[in-house]
Amino acid sequence: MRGAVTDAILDATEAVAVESGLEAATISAIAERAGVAVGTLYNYFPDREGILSALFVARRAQIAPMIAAAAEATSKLPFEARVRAFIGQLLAIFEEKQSFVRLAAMTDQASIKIKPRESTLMTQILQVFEHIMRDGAARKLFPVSRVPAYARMLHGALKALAMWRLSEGQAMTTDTDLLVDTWLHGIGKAG
Amino acid sequence: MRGAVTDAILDATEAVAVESGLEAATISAIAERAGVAVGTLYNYFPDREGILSALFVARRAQIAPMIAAAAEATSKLPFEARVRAFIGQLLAIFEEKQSFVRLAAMTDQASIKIKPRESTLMTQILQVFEHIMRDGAARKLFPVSRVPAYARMLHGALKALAMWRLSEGQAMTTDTDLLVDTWLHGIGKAG
Amino acid sequence: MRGAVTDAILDATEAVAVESGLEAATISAIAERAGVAVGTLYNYFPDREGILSALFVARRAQIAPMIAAAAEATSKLPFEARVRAFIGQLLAIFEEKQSFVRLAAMTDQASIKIKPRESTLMTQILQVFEHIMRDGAARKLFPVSRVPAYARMLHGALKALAMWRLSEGQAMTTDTDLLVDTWLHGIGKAG
Amino acid sequence: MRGAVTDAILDATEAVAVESGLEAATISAIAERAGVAVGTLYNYFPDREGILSALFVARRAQIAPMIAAAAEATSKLPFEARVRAFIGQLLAIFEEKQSFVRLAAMTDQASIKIKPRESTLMTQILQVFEHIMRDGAARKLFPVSRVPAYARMLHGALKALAMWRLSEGQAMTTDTDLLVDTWLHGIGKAG
DNA sequence: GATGAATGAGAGTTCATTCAT
DNA sequence: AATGAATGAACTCTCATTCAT
Repeated sequence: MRGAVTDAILDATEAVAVESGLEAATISAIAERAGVAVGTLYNYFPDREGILSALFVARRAQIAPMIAAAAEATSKLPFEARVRAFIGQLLAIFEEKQSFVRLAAMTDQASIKIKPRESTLMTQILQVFEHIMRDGAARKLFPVSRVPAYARMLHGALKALAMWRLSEGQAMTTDTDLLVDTWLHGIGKAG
Repeated sequence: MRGAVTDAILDATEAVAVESGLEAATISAIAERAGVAVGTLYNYFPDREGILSALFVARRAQIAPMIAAAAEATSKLPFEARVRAFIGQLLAIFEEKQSFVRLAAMTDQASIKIKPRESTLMTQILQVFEHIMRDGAARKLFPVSRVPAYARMLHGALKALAMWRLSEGQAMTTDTDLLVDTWLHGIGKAG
Repeated sequence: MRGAVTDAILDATEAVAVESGLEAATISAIAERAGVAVGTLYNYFPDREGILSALFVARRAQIAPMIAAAAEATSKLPFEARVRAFIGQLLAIFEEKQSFVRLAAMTDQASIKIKPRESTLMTQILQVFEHIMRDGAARKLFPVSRVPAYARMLHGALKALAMWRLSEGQAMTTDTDLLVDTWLHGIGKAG
Repeated sequence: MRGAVTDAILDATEAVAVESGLEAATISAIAERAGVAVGTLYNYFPDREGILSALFVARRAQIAPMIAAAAEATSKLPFEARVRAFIGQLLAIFEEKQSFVRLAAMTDQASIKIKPRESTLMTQILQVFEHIMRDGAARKLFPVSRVPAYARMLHGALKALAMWRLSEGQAMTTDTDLLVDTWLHGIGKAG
């Protein structure tokens, strides 16, 4: 099966990159880790760039539907419950897919080489936040002009919190209420 | 004057790195951009590593005191005014030092090779936030256990907002109240 | 066969070094002479140092046993016959392995960078001479105190003679008796 | 005085080369040791090559007359006394000019780059030996055909002995009789 | 003349990519 | 398809040489 080798290559790439950084994911390091020959990589991917972007595409293909499903599943809730539910599910997804999340965050604002900005995991999440915020504006909770800034701020806070927990090896789902309460009601009001 | 060439080299390094990523800041790219020969770089710095870290050290030496001054200048204010004043000054500093801020953010969660975590610009800011949050906890505004998470969330929100404005070429000082009000009182309460 | 390329590289290194000196044996000169690309050298050796020392190790691995065998084969002879037989075989070995002998002599008293003194061809020969001389002293032919000086003098005379013949493109085995007779009985007594 | 700077440069070159090898005698190392600027070297010598060969020429200009004088002073003696006297004086010269002798020996059979073979210190000595040997042949002590080989053998023995003593930090004039007696009468006959 | 910063050719090394097997 | 040795462009760094001051 073709997919098996492809997967082995992408898994190897991810493993090396998470362990030692993207630059350490050389062709031969990937091949060795994947247990195949260097030349084999080129039977499945056009070049190194192609492997890296395929990795991001593949992982996104796994995670994006999960995020989309979380967005969809919570879309009918009232605003506050929606934010809370979506973030809760998001953190659960992050916890499940730790190593790619770590890689995505590492890569996020680094050089633009890797990915067109649009198809990033973090960008997708940002878009859901913008969607949710537009809903909040539609409900007159705040002016529509604040939507982009609100989305980015919440996104940034979430990311910072998640990366911190990740680097400490701690769970992050328990932070949901703290984050959401702060966001909705300000500090000092969390349950 | 000796500093002139040193500055030209560091400026060139910064420019190339901001434009095309740190990896693109090769010795020859830096030399070309700085308008000097390759060998000249080695009259001023021991090696490429030395150029990069000198860049970070030099910029931090410029910006760190500004941040420290902002932290100091606002330290006697009541909590809310303090947060607002510090963030306002921080955004003004960010605006003034745009290109290095961009670089610092790019580098921030990239592989650890570049810098010891402690001496990062973003780390310094995070520490000020933790300090401020400890003050908030001391004033019984929230439990002390929330200090680290609060500091990280505010830091993340600020960074996301600032990087967004930066990438859009927009001013960011005007976001101060939006950010602070949201932070203190939750969304929908901003002036 | 893997050895083929390795050999080509070492042969090329030796050829360049003998022709133009060790410093002229640059990576690219070696590669060109060997008819391979620069990168290929690094598939077989860790670095330039590694090539050079592999050359010396490889050649010594060829020649050292020959010398040891000559030493052994002649060890039971009476002193004079022993000296004569050993030097005769040594000169035959020198003739067979001309280009490396030339290189070994060139390197011999050059800066110490190249090789640990002990594992040198010339050092090995010197040690055999010291051994033989100790035997001479044991037979009361001369005081034991003269052993080191005698060994060095004979070694120096042999080397000078051999290098001269080598540079003239002449045979050197025919010099055996001249050298040995002079050594044993002084000038004017040779057969 | 022009000669003062020239001398300082050559002395510096010699000192560095003896201490750390010829390759370590870089332009800047020489300049620093000589206490002058890099550019100054080029006011006195055309290039690095020029400094090195000037060093050899200068030292030879010092030592060659001493050797010539020794050759001349001993030229009227009978053969055996002549050899003994010349070698005795030669070793005294070697002792006096240790550092250059060390350098000359290091350079002797290394790459040909440095010097035309003819103007070498060792070559000059060899020529004196050939001269002396021709005298011995003229006196019917041995056939004239042996002159070149005898000269080289004696030269090699002398050099090996001298370099050994040099590297051990021992005096070498005391070896005169050992060397000469061995040479004239064979081993085991020395006083 | 003396200075030493600037220069750039050239050295060693890495690694993505190719291709004969 | 799979292999992995061969390739050479690109990178970092050194150092002899130049030249404005």
